[in-house]
Amino acid sequence: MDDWLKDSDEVGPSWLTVDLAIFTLRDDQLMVLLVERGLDPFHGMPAMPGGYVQKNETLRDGALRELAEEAGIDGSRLHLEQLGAYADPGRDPRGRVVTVAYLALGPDLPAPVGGTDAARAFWAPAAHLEDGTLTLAFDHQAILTEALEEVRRKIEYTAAATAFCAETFTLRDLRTVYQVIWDQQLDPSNFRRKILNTTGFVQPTGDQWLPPTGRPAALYRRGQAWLLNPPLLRATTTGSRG
Amino acid sequence: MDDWLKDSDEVGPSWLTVDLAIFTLRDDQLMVLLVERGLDPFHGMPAMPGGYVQKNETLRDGALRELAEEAGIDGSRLHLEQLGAYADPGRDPRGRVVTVAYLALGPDLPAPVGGTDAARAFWAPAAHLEDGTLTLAFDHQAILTEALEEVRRKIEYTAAATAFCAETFTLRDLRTVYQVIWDQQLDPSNFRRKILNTTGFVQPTGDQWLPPTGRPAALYRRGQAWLLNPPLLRATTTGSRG
DNA sequence: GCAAAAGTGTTCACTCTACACCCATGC
DNA sequence: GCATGGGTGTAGAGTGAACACTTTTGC
Repeated sequence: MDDWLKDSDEVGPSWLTVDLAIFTLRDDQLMVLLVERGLDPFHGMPAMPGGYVQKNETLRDGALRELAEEAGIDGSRLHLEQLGAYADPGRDPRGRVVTVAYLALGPDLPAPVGGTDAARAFWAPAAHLEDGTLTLAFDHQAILTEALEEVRRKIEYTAAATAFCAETFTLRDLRTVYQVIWDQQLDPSNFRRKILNTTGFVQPTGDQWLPPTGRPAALYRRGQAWLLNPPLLRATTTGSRG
Repeated sequence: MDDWLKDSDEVGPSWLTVDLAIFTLRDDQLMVLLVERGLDPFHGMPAMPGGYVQKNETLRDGALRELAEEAGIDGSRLHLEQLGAYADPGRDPRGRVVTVAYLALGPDLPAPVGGTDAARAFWAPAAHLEDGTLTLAFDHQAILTEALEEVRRKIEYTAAATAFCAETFTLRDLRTVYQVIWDQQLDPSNFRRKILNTTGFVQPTGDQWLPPTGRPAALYRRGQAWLLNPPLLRATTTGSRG
């Protein structure tokens, strides 16, 4: 890290961007936010929201700013976490562009409204990332596919699923998050016990929610725990569990 | 990501480096590789091995090259994985330097020998990262502390522990890895069953290893599985498990 | 035989799953 | 009452921790 000044032929400057993998649940589907590119390269193609990091700005601050600018979303109430850096020499035709991908998870986020760049933003089903329906700019297809798998794994070991719920939520709401993301049904009674036996996962508010029909459901909010102990493992076809 | 050219006042170029968190087991201790800095800033202080990424080089290739240059280690046989990007504006007094940290795990690596920069390299006990014994350059203390916690978590959910073992190893060798990294004793018989019941974790070679005293032990090599299913959870004081 | 370490068996408690059952609400 | 969904109970299978026991080597 010492001598990058003396050998600028081989090293050279690079440009730093953040790109956002924003997931939410809408209509019982996992959705990802995309923007349509307005400039070359990849003009007109869908891409991850993102942009350059400014001087004197941390990566996280840059991600929060882009969240507001490109997606019209106030990031202060959603979960934001770094996924990784992507910097392959050929990934951007304009030169060495390093992008740091961030994962953002939020409750049923609004349809992006006009404003700055948000007019070009739209929600797409996350399933389309894996079935070949979508073709994205740069290496964004690969990044988002990794992000999607990370989400599926993350809700096993952490309380990340609560990030998809509103401030208060019923256990049914939380269960729906798991069912949609894992695409598998979960037994309501056993799910209930698992969650409540995992200390710090959720805490009861004391309030109730009245469904259109049926018994009222207790409301909860996120607990203080983030790492789940024990984790909430999804059923797998492979592996030694039934 | 479109318009970074037109607003160079606020954006500006950055410099891209990779830094390495290299862990190994030596004398039943988890050790981390450090180098003594030969230049300002932080002249004379210990730091992570690392350096700038060259043009037309992927991050991974840069990490492998620095592994050879700064640590004298052939990276082809050890586990290498990206940890994350660090780019806080103040982290390097010379300007915006983005570093991508890589985690490298290997079996009892040799003491670094003279060569290029490797003469300044040395192994330090990983425990010193957390007890205040060490003071490192830049934000390397924080990066390595995160890396250490990541190692402890990683061997729960993945077969990363095998990366600390040689090509072939006994179950005792593998158990020692867990015991050292988690700093807790594990029951040999139960450990044995857990490992062998986790399909694809290890596979028997058919050979044996003869200990100085005692019954010969079967030798194994890594299996094809990376994600463990079920995971191998360490005992925690908190949490709902006994 | 003795010591040491590998490897097996067994017990007991706890956890997980499936599913029956009861409870609280709107109509 | 009936339908609907929340919430509890329970039997049986499975898992995990503790530890006794057997096996294989060197001396």
